[in-house]
Amino acid sequence: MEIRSLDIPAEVRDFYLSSGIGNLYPPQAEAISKGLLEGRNVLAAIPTASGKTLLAELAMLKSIARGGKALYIVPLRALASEKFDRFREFSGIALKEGGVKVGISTGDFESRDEWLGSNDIIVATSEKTDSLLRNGTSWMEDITTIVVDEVHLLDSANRGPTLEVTLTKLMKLNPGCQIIALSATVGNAYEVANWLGAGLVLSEWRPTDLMEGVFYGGSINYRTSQKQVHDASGDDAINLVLDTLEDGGQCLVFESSRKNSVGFARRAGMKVAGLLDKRTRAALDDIVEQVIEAGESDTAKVLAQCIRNGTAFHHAGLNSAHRRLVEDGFRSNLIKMVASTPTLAAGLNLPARRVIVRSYKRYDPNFGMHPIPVLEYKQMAGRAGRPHLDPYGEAVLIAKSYNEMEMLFENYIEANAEDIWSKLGTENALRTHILSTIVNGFATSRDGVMEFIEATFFAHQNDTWGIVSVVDECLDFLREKKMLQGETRLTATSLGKLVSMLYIDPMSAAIIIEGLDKATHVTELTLMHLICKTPDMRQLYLRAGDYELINDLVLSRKEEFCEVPAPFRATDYEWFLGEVKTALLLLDWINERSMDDISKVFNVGDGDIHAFAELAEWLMHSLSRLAAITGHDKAGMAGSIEKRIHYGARQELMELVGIRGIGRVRARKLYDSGLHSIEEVRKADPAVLGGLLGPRTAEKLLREIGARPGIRPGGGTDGNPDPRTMDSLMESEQSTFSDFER
DNA sequence: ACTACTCCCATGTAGACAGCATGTC
DNA sequence: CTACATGGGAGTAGT
Repeated sequence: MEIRSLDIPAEVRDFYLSSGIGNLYPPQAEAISKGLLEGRNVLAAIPTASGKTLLAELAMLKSIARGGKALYIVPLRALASEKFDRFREFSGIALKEGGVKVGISTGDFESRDEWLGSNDIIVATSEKTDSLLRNGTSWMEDITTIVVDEVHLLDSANRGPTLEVTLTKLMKLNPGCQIIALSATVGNAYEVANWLGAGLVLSEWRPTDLMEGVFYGGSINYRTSQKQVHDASGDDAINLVLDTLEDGGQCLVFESSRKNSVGFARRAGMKVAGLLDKRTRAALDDIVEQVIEAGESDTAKVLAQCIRNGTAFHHAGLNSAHRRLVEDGFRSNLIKMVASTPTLAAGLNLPARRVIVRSYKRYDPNFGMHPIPVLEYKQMAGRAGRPHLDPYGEAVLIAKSYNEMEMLFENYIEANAEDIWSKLGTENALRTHILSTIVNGFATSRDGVMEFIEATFFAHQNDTWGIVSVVDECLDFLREKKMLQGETRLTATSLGKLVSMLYIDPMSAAIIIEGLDKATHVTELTLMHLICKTPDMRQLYLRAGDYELINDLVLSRKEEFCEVPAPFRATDYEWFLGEVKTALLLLDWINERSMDDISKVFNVGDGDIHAFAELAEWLMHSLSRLAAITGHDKAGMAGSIEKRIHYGARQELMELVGIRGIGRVRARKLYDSGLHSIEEVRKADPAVLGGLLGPRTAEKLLREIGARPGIRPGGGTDGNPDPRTMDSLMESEQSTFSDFER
């Protein structure tokens, strides 16, 4: 089917023609025939890279041409910005004055454009969409097209219920709205399509061929053929990597743990290095430099070493700069192999000639090592083959025996992806969504709640009589915690409204309020531990040797905790110690312990530290608001800790850290040289600032606070610098030198 | 006496969304 | 209730 023949505005047609897209892929054509351009709902369950985005784009643009507005829901922030960047290319399409406008809304980023609702396309995560709905965003009712990306995430225990409830609310709010759902191929796609009232496009078609095989006995075995792999290293997986490189391709290796991904990248690097040409090596050295600049932790050093050899690892412990460097380095074909945890399995567009699944098992605390779902394998395998660049893609599993090979063929390569199941039916999921449903007036009674649930995917798959009792338990809980009131007619209290708005689990709110009630001797530790107790916080686990250390601390500061469980309840007590350990990490963060130290002591990556801080900031904000509304006097204290978590610094730096471009490290340098306030910095000798922070940063700093950047090239100073300033100047010089040595 | 290698056992285990108001090294 | 890859330390054979 040709773009020319489609019933779309000429501007849209020309946009695609001029970007070189003239024909539709078969699944896209099928979606058109199911009424995509006539406003019908469509569920496209097709592989990655088979053109899902184009489907969505056509429908959105057509709708916008008629004066509509589109909402594009994604599961990941990274995906949101990827789509946002893509849709911004529409600004040249003259469907209306000024072109098509795009906005983005995620928890950490909201587009500057006057107001989100003035955009034609809004990209948002599912949780942000839910949050926007909870806060009664007015333009939600103007939405005419909704795109749901990765709709199979309905199956996720954590996040599926949110997506499900959000979609249900949107459908109730906008009955006439067109829904385009995009999904991986799953067993029961028809069931989801049915729920959405959508036409189903089900296809395995890919623009690039995919060969799936199992490596065993020195060769890759496909069902009908075999490919010998030269044993150049003594390690099966490394041989597969080298084989791909010699063939001119790149490799993506999926590992089951961070440690394994780092280890494999390192080992493979020793062999890969020999295959690099001079130009590539030079370009890689450039990336290495940036890696070292972006963090001096041990992981940074190891990553730098790997990249020098043309390999890299990728997991959530990396900081965002490192992640981006790895992704970009791989995309530009400089990094030849990336060993990754499932971070890269779904979401980001990062294809490779060959995908190696080094382990199809993953640890689960309940089940030991457990085989991953077929759906997940298919997502990893689907990364193989770059459209238009590779002749084909290959996905390879590794077997240690003939039987295992047979098993892998049967259970993965030839298997169909699992069915997806709603996870809404648990008290955990219902508690929070029932509250928001009532807060927003989607339901005003117990019957109303049940009626709402009848419209969800859960009810589409199950009889709902089974969860009536669960609903009642939730309602009792919410009433008992004073978030709801009334018997037949249910209304939210101001507390309930606040909890829904803050987007925290009502259970978290209950724990925080109870803790505030009980606490007698309130310190930073008290509040920090309190937020670490909530189910919304992520926990650190106790490692061997932690017990004693943390137990000692608990005993010596017992009165600062709102409650210490009895040590003889071993599991409870260990869980409690885990919470305390998490609180200690956060305390180290706000007391300016170096990232490197925190990394080592708590055995976490830079990326984790930021993730913990981000969560804690949100929960501390919530604590502050909850304290205020329940009449506790700790709201102010929580508020200032919240700010300290944001910057990772002590109270005394709060003024300096407010300057753009100055964070915890630079502010500390300034403070320790006697510059305690913006005013003092403004009056300081520019040359001294230059010595402290480097001339360029100093100049930026002075511009930022509205002072004249008057640093002289020679670095001469007026008068005698205070000796303390001199010391720290020397120190900073030294650290600069040692940075260079490495 | 020192080194290279093997074996055994302790150890630790993926990812990532949300508030609010603007910008880390 | 369920596993397994990794790496460090101890022990051993070789020079």
